[in-house]
Amino acid sequence: MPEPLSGDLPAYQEIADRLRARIVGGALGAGARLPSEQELRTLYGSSRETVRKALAILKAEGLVVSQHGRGVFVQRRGRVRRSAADRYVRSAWHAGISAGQADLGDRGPELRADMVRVETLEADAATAGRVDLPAGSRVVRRERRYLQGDRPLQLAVSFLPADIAGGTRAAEPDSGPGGSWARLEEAGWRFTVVREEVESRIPTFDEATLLHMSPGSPLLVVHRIATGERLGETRVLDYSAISLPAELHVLVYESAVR
Amino acid sequence: MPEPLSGDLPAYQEIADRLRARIVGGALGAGARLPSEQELRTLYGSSRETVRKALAILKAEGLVVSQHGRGVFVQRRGRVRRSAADRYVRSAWHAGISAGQADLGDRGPELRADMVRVETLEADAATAGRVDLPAGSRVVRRERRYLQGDRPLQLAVSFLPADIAGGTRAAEPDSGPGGSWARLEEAGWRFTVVREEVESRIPTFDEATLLHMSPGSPLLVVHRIATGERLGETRVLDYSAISLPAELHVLVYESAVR
DNA sequence: AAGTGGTCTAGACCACTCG
DNA sequence: GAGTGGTCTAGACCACTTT
Repeated sequence: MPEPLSGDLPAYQEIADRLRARIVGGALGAGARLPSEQELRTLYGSSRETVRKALAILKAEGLVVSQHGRGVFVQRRGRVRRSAADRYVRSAWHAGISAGQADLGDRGPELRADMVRVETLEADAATAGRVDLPAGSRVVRRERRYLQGDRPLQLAVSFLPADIAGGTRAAEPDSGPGGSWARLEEAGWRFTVVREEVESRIPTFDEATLLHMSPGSPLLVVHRIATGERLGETRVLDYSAISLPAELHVLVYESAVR
Repeated sequence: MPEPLSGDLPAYQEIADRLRARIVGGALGAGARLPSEQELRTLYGSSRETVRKALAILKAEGLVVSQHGRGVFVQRRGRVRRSAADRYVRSAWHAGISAGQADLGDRGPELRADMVRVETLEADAATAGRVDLPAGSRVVRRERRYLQGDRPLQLAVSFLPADIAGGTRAAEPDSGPGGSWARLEEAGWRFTVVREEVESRIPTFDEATLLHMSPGSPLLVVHRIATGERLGETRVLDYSAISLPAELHVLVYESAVR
């Protein structure tokens, strides 16, 4: 049963619109496989490149993702609200919930980390600047991926000054309950202010692979600089670069009017 | 002088990499025209579709934008830092700088608005919910575009409760020095808290056109809800949806650790 | 072996801009 | 009219997954 196109819009645009309607309308739910390119060709009477261009739009929107040799699949939809006000609550991470998860609320329990990798190295100039240290300073680098079920939710790379975190459990793969921030507070540091810098761009090949994203689908990147103090000394305690599939997140911030 | 490709990567990826290197290296500055598709074909010995696919990558990255019949042009680069802490300072907008510009600092003077459009209408359910009113409530809708030189920097659509803003200069195209927020404060309202919800997606056709973006290049969208009070009454005074080309902005927020 | 998506080619016609 | 990018076709070969 071929579906003729109206011709008011470019064919690839019309095909994308119709497929999108089937996805957001629920006819094609999360995990469902779209008709193959060959099937879409006969369905819409178009060439393969036209069909592929329609699919490219849906991929850029984050609605679908293709798997070589298997097909094109509908992605999970719906944005998770991540509120800074809920994230930086000392009592939460002292109760065993790390700062990276405290804002996830009820969804927290399903979240798990994998690919945890920790090392101590000399920071390049850009990274050292973020932690307010001279280039070449030693830092603890913590890298991990968070998944919800089998869907990757975020990548995070953190840098902590080695003179502060080195030798503590914050420099081990399992930083313990409440995460590395809880360990630093146990060592007498007190987190005071967190600055977050939000940008958006399309992912690198590696990021797209790790997050199960299409290459053209946008990413939210948060550069988080956490400052703390101990015995009158103020230091940057943590710089983290956090990468999130844009389709899955909304970041919430509150500011007082001064 | 053809430039042979190595073959380690897909041809379109290699071509994109080489063109990107010429742009970020400064050989092709902002406003410069790239070689035409025909010239790139002979330069790299590839077919037209391959060359176009390479250009599509650079478009999605926001590095270039194409103009039908004219060519492909390098976009202005560099992100503007927009800090919430600088934006919501009462003294700034009472000094004549509106909340939408107070964080732009020295760059403010060059900024100008165009396509200003103001109307009063009944809010749909979603918009009414944002301003904490029942569906169908009357609201003042302010729409405008901000440009820096000839480059559009942002789109903004604001909704203010008509029972508050109606009849004041906040409901006129030129809301006066300091913008509509200054007018509401003159009417006795005092802004207290601003919540911002940040998301990212690819633009609609209209958004891409108004912002001079490529269709696949990501957009940052800020939903801003400003709350205020007067005589003990607390109200949402302004809901704005602000659209920014991602390539041009980084949003900065600070949070206290509690 | 069959089916899927990924890459690439050669060619066509169209819409837009500029001299 | 010449040059540019936008759309579309038909066909080919490859890499990957599944049966």
